[in-house]
Amino acid sequence: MAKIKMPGDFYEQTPDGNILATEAVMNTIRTADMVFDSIGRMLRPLNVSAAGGLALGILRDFGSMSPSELGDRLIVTRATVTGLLDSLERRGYVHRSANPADRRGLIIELTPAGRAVVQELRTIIHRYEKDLMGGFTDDELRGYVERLHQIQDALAQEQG
Amino acid sequence: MAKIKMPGDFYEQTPDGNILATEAVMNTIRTADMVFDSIGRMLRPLNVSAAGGLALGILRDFGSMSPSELGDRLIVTRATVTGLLDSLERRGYVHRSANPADRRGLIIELTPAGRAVVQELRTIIHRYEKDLMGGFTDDELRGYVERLHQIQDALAQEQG
DNA sequence: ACCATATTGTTAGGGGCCTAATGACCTGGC
DNA sequence: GCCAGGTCATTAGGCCCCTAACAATATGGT
Repeated sequence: MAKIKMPGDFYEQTPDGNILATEAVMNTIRTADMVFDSIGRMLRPLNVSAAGGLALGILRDFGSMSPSELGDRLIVTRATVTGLLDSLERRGYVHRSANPADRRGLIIELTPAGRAVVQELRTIIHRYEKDLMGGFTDDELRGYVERLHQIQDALAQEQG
Repeated sequence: MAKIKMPGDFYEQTPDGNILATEAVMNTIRTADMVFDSIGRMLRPLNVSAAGGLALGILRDFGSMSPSELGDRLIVTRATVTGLLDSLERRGYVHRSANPADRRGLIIELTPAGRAVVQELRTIIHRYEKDLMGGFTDDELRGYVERLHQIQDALAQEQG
């Protein structure tokens, strides 16, 4: 995520502000940041970042693809993918090769080591997710996810 | 936030995973990221980043303080504050001076330009927040914020 | 007084994200 | 066939965040 830590005590409201809206926005970012950091700590022993793990997972599920397509799936620019691949390739989790069908392009493949990391990582993440959300009923989770979708829709609308 | 863009189609579940929990975690991060980016775009004309704006707001509301205290309020390390201040000082929004009471320390002050930016910024942000959350009733917002707090509590517990 | 211990801000190094610019390469329309 | 206008991946430069290590300075206990 484009990151920032949202402080607990936010700054004073302007008279026309809506406290509830402000709190919703602020806590949305703050919560996500905490979750993200926590996942990062959890993945540390595996020698992958959250971003790297996500990329490896996509490569496992969808097969080899170009950096461009990977960027589309990660919702990230091609420039970011270049850096991410540099890092993953250095760790031996991924391999860049030429695309015979298009001399501009590359094909990114998971190495056996990369494939192994995805397995470990998923086990860890899924247990983490279950633990974190364990205090909610399915209905509560469904309601929560729906709110998030509504916010995403509002965002997509006011400026795609 | 430590950021990553969560892709819409997440990777395949492991058999023992809980789809709802995974979706909740994934959408939490994804939504926050979208919101954060959207705020960043909105603040661009003001020549401040979201992090910078937050820092300026804190300085306005709590008065001059040390980089350490600012870091505590922003929930960020001192090292991060150093960089943030470099950036804000370059823009003329903030001023570093020596702390007469402690020769190790500094005191960070808002400049008049910095103070002006805070005003504009808040007007923009509060309107944005109202617009974004305009589709929800107060009760819905309260429920949503409560969920977020519950997740934060769960996070704080399992590893402060 | 004196010294171990803690704190302050900075630097160095590692990621992740973005925009803008670049050269190599496709493609479609003429 | 040719060339304008896309697209591919990369680099350069910016911002934000983190950990680790540093010198300078405080502080508290003996």
